[in-house]
Amino acid sequence: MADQTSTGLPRSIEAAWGLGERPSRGPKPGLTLDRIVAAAITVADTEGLDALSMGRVAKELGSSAMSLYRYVTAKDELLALMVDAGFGAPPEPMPEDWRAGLTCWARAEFMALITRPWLVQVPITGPPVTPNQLGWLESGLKSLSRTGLDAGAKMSAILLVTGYSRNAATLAIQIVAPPGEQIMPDYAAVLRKLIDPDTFPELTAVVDSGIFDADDDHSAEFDFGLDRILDGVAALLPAKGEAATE
Amino acid sequence: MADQTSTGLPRSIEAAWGLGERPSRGPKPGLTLDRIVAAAITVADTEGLDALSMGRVAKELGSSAMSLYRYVTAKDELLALMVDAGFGAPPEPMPEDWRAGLTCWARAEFMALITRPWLVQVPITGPPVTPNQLGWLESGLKSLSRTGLDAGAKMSAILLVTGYSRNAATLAIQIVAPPGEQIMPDYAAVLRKLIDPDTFPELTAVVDSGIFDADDDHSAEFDFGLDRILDGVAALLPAKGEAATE
DNA sequence: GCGCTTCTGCGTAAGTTATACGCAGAACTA
DNA sequence: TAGTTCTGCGTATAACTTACGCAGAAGCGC
Repeated sequence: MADQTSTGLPRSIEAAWGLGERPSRGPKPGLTLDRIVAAAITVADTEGLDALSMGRVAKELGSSAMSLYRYVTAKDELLALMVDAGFGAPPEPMPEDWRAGLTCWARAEFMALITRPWLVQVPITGPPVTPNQLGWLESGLKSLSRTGLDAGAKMSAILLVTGYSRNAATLAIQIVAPPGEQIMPDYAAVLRKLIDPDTFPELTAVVDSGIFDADDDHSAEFDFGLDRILDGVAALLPAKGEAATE
Repeated sequence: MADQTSTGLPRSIEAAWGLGERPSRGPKPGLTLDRIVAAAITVADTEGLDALSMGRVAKELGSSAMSLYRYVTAKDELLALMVDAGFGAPPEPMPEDWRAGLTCWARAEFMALITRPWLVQVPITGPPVTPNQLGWLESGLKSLSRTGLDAGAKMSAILLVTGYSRNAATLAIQIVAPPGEQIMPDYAAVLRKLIDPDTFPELTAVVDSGIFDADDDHSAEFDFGLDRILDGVAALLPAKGEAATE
């Protein structure tokens, strides 16, 4: 009886969809969800996610912590909205060719995550339900629309790619600049001290190859894995050559 | 001068590698790192990661919170050790064929993550440095040892697969049984209420296809994506037919 | 125009947390 | 046996989320 309105989602999420019929009875709200989320993002951008507390956000707005709870029922909700706004609108328009489109899409996600490292730190609490999150999903599916894949395959492919971007970004962030504290100065040196070449022969060979020392281009590294995934997807397609026709 | 010993890593991590020379002067420790980690895992398994506090772990051991800080300098360290122990030893032996081996490896990781949902909730704070973590890495690399790939390609491939397992597990956990609270009862219904078919045509089509309703086999879903990735890796290999020999 | 209702901002406070500090006493060394 | 070096742990602090409830604003019905 409490949530007759609609989706069963928290009110703030519905508000993000524009579903909130604003009550016309009481005093006008002095804040806005948008302003709160923007302030929270500012804090996270400049001081990191650990520094983000309700009080800190409120101070940013010149308000008090408890005021925020008129707009958001819990901190988790604020985080969800921050993630949605932090990603921003999905990249559009994109190349027609499915492969070029997905590449563009994946790179955009990777860049978004690198730009705001706290995005990957926010614990995922459920399937995507916010506008931009679903917008990105839609945008990715669009690239595959002419491939002839069925719905399940499309979703799997998209999940594959988005998961890869997330993972690559997480790694890139951690090795280059861990958000919390110190940068791992010489991962290769640490590994060399820890692992015994007899029990870790393969890993030793990788360390000796020097790829951990020479911190090479992240983009190249990223594209390599992405191309593997897309090769796999490509192998799925009916060999009609549809992808080539304008 | 503080950490002349070795790696610059926290002492508890070094202890996990067996590097800790136990001092023979004072009273015998009443606890063990292993016991602490085991108790923490018990708490996480039964009550979830949110319920895991230093005090809660101490109560499990009949000890006090501050005692734990003789073994672990911060909660983060305990979490890192929990993850390492939670994964357990890597799956071995594995099939010789690289593809069968990696499939087995990826499934094992997926299962480990599904079995202990809190594993994916622990925030990643850096590159892997604990014994089992690196053991899994070694184990994965081993599958690729006869493929002729260079070190960088091997690492990329492994990162690809492990990232995929992580991602698939995260999704599976969230949709089937979110660790925090409520199960998303009908994701498809929620989406139908939120999205407008005109602005989300692709997503609408996917929802209408019913794949969100029929919560199908996770294993099949998992294997699909994995095969895509391995197809991509396979396309990299020199066409010697080495993979087919024995 | 008047009171009632409904809402907002926000102060207060409660309940949890991680963890710094330091002491009493145990166990080993000489 | 004296001294040293540890351990367990009590106390205390600082930070955090958030329940509760009040004072007052803004609109509604009459």
